Amino acid sequence: MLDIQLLRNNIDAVAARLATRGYTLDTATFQKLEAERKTLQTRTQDLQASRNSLSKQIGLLKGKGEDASTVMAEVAALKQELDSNEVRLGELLKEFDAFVATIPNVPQESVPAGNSEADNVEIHRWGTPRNFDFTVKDHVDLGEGLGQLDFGAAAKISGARFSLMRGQLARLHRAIAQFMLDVHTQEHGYTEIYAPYLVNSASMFGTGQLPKFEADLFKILRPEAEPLYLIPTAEVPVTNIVRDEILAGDALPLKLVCHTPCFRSEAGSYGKDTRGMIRQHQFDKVELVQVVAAEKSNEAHEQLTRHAEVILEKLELPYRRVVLCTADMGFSSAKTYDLEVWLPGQNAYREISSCSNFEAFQSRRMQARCRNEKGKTELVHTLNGSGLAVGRTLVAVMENGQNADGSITIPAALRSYLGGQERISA
RNA sequence: GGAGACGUGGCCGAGAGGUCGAAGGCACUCCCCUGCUAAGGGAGCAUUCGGGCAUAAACCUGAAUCGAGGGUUCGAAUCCCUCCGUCUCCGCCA
Repeated sequence: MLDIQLLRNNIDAVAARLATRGYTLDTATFQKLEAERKTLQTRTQDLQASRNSLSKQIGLLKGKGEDASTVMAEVAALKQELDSNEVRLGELLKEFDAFVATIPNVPQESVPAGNSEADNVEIHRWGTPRNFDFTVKDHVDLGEGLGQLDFGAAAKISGARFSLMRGQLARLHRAIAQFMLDVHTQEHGYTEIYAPYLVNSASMFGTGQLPKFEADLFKILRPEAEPLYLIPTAEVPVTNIVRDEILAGDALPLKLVCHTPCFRSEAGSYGKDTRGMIRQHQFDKVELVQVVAAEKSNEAHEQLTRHAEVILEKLELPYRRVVLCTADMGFSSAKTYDLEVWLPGQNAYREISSCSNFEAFQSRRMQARCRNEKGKTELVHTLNGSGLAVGRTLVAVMENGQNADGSITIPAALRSYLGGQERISA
């Protein structure tokens, strides 16, 4: 959510920057709502003040055993206008909130302007894609060839866009997650979190998935209780730890890491990445979350992105870092780096991590604050990034480590998690 | 799942229709006194938002908030309803 003061004072500047991400801010509607709010709110608060002081007088008079009927008649005269104003103000503020809640974050100045993902800008590359002296397979052919990846069984059990692994491949998948957690907790200073996979709508609102992106979520309806949502990323439960909290200044930065399955209904993605486990309804991810003081968030963003890159380097997976252009950024983000890993099976770099600085966009929704040196509250800044997507890392390990006979050489960094095993074979 | 109790500021805790945004205590901040490891006195100390106000801070002023949302009332922390959560006992369970 954007700062309402910013909208009131600089709406044209905000609109211009939002336009670079392809969002048209309806300034006319805003101005109209704002004008009505201002007069209505001032008037309503004046009436409330009158009512409060008159009611106090009634109390005083009655306390002294005197007649209060004149004052009560005065209050009654206010009542009708006050009631209708309160109702209208409530509706208006609701309308106002709904309007503001669907405005995306403002991109930072350093974000390149663009119209599509084609305008994302590469920052750097690491590693060199391997030259194969045989015809490469993608992870589907490799996994099914090993008899350890079974999309047919998953489709029977659940439907399309699910996967099932067996044996060594399932173990490798688990090892990858363990490895990531260990690196982030032991080398990068993160605290490991275990969190709920089902969350309430307030949490989804806090990180920005609701109200705009409900169609992308799996929702659990319960007849006698609030609906719950399956988390699309650990970002949601982990970031919401600080919702409605006022943190002591020395509690920051919070650096948290959490491994969870992620559930996405992927509405609108039909026809894209239908083959294999690139785009699934359920996948595992190790997520990095940082909660920092406002002035530290850009530094933290570089650091967090670097933490994700280290995983790829330890796994010897060639990748590149791109900064997303204005048009390709997520709703809540002020700046996003994507890490794209080289996939020989697709002969392309594919997204494996997305690291974003949300500035105060999420914390304003969540009312997540800290105390500054003066003891005043201020909104924290939140960041997160995949460190990394486990399923896609498995895909990358398989495709980059494949051998002519269909076996897969395991990166050295993972072998200790697999009892020293160096290769996966049928 | 059944029965009961409860939810008040950073923490503990009083408050049971009216002068309550809320006694008292702890913690914290500042000042004074005293002086040497501990104590005394005074003051301050919730959040969000509106207006003054054209920007930021400060200040003044108003509104809202006592788990959340509705209701009754001139007036609700207090009464009623729904929901959420916590605790105790029983049942069930990994």
